[in-house]
Amino acid sequence: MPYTPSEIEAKWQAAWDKAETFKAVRDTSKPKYYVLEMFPYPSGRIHIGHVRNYTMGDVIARYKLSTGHNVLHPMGFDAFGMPAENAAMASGGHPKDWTYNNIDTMVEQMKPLGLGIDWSRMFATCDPEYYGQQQALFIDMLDAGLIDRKNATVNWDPVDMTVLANEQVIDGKGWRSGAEVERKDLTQWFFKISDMADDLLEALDGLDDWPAKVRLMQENWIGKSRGLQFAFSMVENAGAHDRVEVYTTRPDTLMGASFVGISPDHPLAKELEADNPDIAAFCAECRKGGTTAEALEKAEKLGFDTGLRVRHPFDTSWELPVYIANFIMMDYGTGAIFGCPAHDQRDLDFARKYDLPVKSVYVPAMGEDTFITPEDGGPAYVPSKEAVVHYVAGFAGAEAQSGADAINAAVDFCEANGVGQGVTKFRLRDWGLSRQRYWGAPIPVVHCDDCGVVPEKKENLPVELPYDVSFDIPGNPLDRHPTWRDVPCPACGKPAQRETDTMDTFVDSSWYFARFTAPHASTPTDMADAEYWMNVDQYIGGIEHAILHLLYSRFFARAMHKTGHLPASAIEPFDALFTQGMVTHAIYKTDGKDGRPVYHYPEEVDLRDGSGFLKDGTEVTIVPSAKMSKSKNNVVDPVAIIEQYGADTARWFVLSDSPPERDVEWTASGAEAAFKHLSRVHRIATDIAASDDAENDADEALLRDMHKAIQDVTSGVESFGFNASIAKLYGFTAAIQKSRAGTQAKTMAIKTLAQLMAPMTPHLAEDIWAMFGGEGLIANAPWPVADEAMLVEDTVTLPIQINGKRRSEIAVPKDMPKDEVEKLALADDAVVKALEGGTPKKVIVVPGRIVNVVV
RNA sequence: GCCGGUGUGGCGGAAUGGUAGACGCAGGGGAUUCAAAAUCCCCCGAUGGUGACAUCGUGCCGGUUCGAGUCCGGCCACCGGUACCA
Repeated sequence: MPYTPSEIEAKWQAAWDKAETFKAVRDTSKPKYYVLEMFPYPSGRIHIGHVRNYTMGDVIARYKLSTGHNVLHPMGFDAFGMPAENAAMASGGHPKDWTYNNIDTMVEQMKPLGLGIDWSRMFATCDPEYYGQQQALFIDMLDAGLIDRKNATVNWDPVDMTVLANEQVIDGKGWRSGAEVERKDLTQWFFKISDMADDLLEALDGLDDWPAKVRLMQENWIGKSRGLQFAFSMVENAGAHDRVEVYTTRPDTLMGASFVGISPDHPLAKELEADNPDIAAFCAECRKGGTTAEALEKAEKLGFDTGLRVRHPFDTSWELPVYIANFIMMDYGTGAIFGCPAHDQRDLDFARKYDLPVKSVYVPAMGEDTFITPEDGGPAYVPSKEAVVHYVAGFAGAEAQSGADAINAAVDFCEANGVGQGVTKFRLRDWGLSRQRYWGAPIPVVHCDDCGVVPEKKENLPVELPYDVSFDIPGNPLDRHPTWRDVPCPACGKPAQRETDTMDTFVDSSWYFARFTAPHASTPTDMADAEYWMNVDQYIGGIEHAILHLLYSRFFARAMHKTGHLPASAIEPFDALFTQGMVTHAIYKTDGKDGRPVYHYPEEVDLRDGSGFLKDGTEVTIVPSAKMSKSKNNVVDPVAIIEQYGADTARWFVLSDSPPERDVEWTASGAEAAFKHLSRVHRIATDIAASDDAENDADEALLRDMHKAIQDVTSGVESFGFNASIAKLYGFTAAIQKSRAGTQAKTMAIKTLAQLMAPMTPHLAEDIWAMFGGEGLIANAPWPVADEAMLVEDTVTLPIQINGKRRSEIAVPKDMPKDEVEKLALADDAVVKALEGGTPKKVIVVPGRIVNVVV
């Protein structure tokens, strides 16, 4: 009987559906387990990266089911966002139709993968039932004082008269108009996430099952710092300004101050701008270009001497110039700094450009021959804060001290002398959620001339998006939709206007995990369900979400607790986090006539000896391992793989080879190899089923291999070492195939193999299980347990090193005492030869591991 | 720019500070076959040597250690994020 995945897979998927194997129902008699993969954006078709991500989650879900857990493994769609509007602009359709069509297609493509998902819980964030509950949350959060309205800077396209996303700004220009982008202030809604900065930071310590790198990135993002806030008094006032308030994390370098810099958006700059056209021109120049930190930081450092002078706080005769500088951001600190060129490379570059003084505050504690001071043309001296340095221009603390100690001493000194206060600041800014776009959840408020901003009444939710909109003009169609926009004020009934901004799609994805616990509830969550199912025991997703999505979700869980939608135990919603890598594929390109590259699909390229050729013989340039991207024609469609080899092959392949946290390169030969292996397993099972061999002396060895495999595969699955588990399964398969054990032992081995493979290749596993009359579905069968007694080895082979290099080996009983091992090792031929009759300087015996003889 | 990560054969990768290259792919050789497909077995880091074996080898430079792919310091390259891509 050959291996025919198409038949096997349809059969067992029907069996799981019928038995409702993956339907999640509250059941307090079992421990619950909530496993969640970050839900997909409905881009159109599933992508091999989706297959990898959801297969990983499915392995966990199925494994937990077989270890006696009540498993929740849901799926949904993160369905609002720009691509739907872009598609509507490009091809004239409607974002809603485009999105729901894509969802239908993707569900249809996902189902054949045989994922153990409770599909009855599926929703899309663009469902009015979902975003209506999100609007209810918004209103509750507004009532609870968690939301604010204030100005924020956006990218403004002066030709299209529209706000642009950062992605739509290319080299400082609007992606459609090509016009130079300007920065513009708009009144926007904000979640007051910065109020929770300290808690979000402190609580990172408790997230033991999160990757350390993600915790570190969040810590740096929140950016808690202690510094000094103080004022430079101005030599001559500028309008109402008699001082410039600055914040510094390095008050110990105050004696190295060389200039004061203010942001072009600083109130003082704005005042100067009003009556100085040169300053106005400079500030206008600074406001060109996008708003991203990257664009701001990478831009050429520009400064403008305002002519204003301020006094140094320690010496009123010491005057410093005040510059407006484009690299100073208004939203961090006070929007003003003092520059210390000797100890900051950016300030040093600035000082050299504008011919400002450079003065070292500290030098290396030990004289370094190669040290060149910044005064003498060396680079800025920026040692770590922990390093002890020698202060040549210090004013507080010891002469030799670490930066950290010096900062504390400087803050204390300044406070005692009336120069400013020690202040703790955070880099984290409030979360601006307003978007000037159609395809998002409407912000449920109404603007009334008399009452001001009035939240919509909850009974009027959802505030549903109107369908009759068009995208032929740039901008937000809600702005020009009178019947939707013009509504009576919910408070006084007078004519008023709806807010036409919609919510950032990050809002949608910041609580979907909670909604999955009760997807059809008439409130955002159902407390009983939330209490039972939360937290997510294992969350799986891309490292690209390490900061924003995960931080916003942590904030939202806290906000939902404060507004009564989640229990206190769920304020950290993800107990364990795993960040998986991408699936990549080589790009094949040739040079087109206009000099632009032309990209070719993998199917069009013949690979020979590491080079690739088109059908007409043209050689293509191969760019290895690039992120799959539609525009590069290197997207591998999993549907074709499933049709050709079956879902189990696709699942097996995406789990093998690469560790899950790393990117995996898709190769056609890899998929074929996976298929061959699964065919082999099927054939071995068929052969065993047809055999009738008596018990014999090979049985024990096979059973030992079996218990070793149980142990290794289990530990691989538990630690996300799926590739390691698969390597062991290859080994165990080969052991079964080569063994001459009797049918009974082999049956036990193959049934165990099927169980160990079941989380990865569930259809094949069910088939083998049924072949041998296994009870019920393998999906529900209890996970095999390794017998410790069968794992013990009697003798071990120890490598012998001479001076750290492997020269020989000896076999010794497992428990042999160290001194006897040493005696045996010294008697070894290679050791005797190396010693040449002398005695070793040292012998290191690591029991069960290694012997090292130092001669 | 800043923050975080990664770097090991022809390729994907394995290796609690303890035999570098498990397992898989590609390649080479063989068995089976009239022949092929399928399947099975063996070899497979580099250099030198018939061989036993020797030397070198985990991005680069340096350090700690009896012993470093692994730990520390400094570089280089690539990847992710950088608050309106999702």
